[in-house]
Amino acid sequence: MSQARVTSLQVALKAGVSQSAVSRVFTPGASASVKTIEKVQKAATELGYRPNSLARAMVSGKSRVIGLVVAYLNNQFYPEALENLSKKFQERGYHVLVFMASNSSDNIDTVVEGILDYQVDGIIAASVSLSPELSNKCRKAGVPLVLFNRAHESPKMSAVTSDNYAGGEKVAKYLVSAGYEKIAYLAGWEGASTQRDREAGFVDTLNACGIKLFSRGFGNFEMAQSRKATHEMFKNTANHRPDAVFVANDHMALAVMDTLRYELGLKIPEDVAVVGYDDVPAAEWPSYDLTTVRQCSEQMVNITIDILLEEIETEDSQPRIVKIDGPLIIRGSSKIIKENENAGF
Amino acid sequence: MSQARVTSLQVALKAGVSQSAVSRVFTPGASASVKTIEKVQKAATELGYRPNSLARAMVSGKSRVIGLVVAYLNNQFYPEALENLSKKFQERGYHVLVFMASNSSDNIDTVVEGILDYQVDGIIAASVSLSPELSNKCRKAGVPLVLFNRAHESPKMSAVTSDNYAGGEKVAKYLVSAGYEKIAYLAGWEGASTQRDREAGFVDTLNACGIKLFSRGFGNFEMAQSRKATHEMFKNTANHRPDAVFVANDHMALAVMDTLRYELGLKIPEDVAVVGYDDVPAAEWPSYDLTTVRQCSEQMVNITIDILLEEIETEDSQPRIVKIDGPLIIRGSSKIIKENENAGF
DNA sequence: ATGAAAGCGCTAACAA
DNA sequence: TTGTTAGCGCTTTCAT
Repeated sequence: MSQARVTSLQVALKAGVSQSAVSRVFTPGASASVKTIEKVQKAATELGYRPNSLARAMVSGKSRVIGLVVAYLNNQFYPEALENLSKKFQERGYHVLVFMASNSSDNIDTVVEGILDYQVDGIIAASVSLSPELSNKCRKAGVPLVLFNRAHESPKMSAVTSDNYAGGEKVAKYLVSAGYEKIAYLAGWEGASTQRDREAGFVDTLNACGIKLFSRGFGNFEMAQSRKATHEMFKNTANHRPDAVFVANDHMALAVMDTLRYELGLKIPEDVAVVGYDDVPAAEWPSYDLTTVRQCSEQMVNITIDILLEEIETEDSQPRIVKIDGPLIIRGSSKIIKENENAGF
Repeated sequence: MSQARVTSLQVALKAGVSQSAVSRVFTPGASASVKTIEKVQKAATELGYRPNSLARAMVSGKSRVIGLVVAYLNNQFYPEALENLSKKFQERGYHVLVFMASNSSDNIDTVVEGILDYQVDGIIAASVSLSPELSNKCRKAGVPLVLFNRAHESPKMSAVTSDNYAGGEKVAKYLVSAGYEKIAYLAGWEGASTQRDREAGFVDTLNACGIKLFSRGFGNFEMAQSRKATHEMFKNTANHRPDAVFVANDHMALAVMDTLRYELGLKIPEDVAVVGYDDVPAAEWPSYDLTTVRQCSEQMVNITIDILLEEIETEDSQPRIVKIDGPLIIRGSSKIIKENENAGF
């Protein structure tokens, strides 16, 4: 039943006008007389005509499609962001073409080249790191690119993140001032700027407080590895294990909490405090009640969209690097052990 | 720096062949001599040429884009499915254009019409119910449509679900045979076939066992509403409240468990057993350890893709309704109270 | 095997 | 305001 598609020409014939008249009626901001508009719309609805976006994109050079590269969909932070991105682009008349990426950079390069072939108007790279050649290619192709939740050395590319360094600082200050002394860090994938910045802000601040990191584990942003790392980190007796651990993101922190409680028999926060990063929905669930640094997902999304659309619509806009400050949300997975006047410095 | 795009004509000029020769080299299954292929590929890489997917789609009538309508991304079942869908379509040379939908059907109709404009080769509607007019429109446009995780009365449309009725049956049999007697049900959004079928299978089977549903709440597939409903359902003293509750999906069940434990002070499974549906990742997390019916997401995705691609590629394929059986995964949120020989019937 | 030529459905000058 | 015309970049007959 592959019915042939109704074209503007057929509408024109039926309405008794020219094909371009039909086009004008369906082109916002074009001029046509009321009479023409009426005739065309009548014919169009009768025939069930809708303009072909592809043809329109070909000739206008604007596809109104945004390519979105994304990974880590099992981390609740990303579905939420994806949902917001997609909804808000829809409101603005764009649609989102999704490309799943792993973190092997070959893969990503291939994937992004695939995107370019679709003549997307812009690209959002969420939680993936792009090779310099790749971002060059996008620039040469005239396709704006915004990094979401990843920073980049080069200031030639726009990027939106939370202020990860400041976030790490906040956690360190909080834990120190709350009286914790044997403070550990569980790292995420080391290729991620978010991981590096959070750790740097955290460790620098501990040091400034005269505290040395007690121990460091590696969870690679994955739950299974985080469980393993937690076992390793907490294998010693009470005096020789951390009394607090900052985990590079909530997704890992949830696994850490479960491991501590149900595999190691430790109490949170009595035996050990856990702090995460992101404030994903589950952080608030009573089972976890996780102290964490909030990444204001919606705000990050809004700014990302604004930047991208600006770069698409204005001729030579400068790349913008935006870091959004997020508050430390103190919940039940940590508590004040003793007031510590010496927290600031 | 909006560099002009490299076209096949430019490659042709540089390679000293005709434009159609270039096209053939980049068209799988077209014929060209080794010499031509070499010349063209050399020129193409030097120029950085890649075929324009849009132009190709226009003339060939195949865009290699699949439209995916999705809602409920906060329910872990869907990000997982989306990730699999997207990855597997990529492997097959397709890409996924995402459309977020709410459940207001106006919205969905608008959204799907928007998809059609992009000349997608097929549509997957995940967790949304389509109006008959809409599915008609797709058929008339010759765009195959497969429902994912939703069934439909009309057998004119392909649909892939788990066997929700059988799933409800399994839960009922299990709870009865485990010795529960005051058995409640917490419903999801009533417009969803999954909700209706799970409830029907559950209640029919309880009745067949001579047990009347103890009470029924309404959670609308949302956590906040599920919390409220849980309060209402468990407001009475021990003898007058359920000793087991089947929740229409895991997403709600997680909220139910947290509410029971942390707001109502009840123990699971000692005071009340909780059973969910889906087997989302969190169901397995030690904090929940939720007994649930597994929906084999990956299998559902594979079949969905197979069906859709078959409908795309073969002329007149018949719609297929597939129900995938999923096992009951028994975990710690339920236990055997007393052996009950009378479970079967 | 290859080139010439005809469109795919539309927008955007350009005339009128 | 409207119709005519020329493409957008490609695939696909059709000759050669």
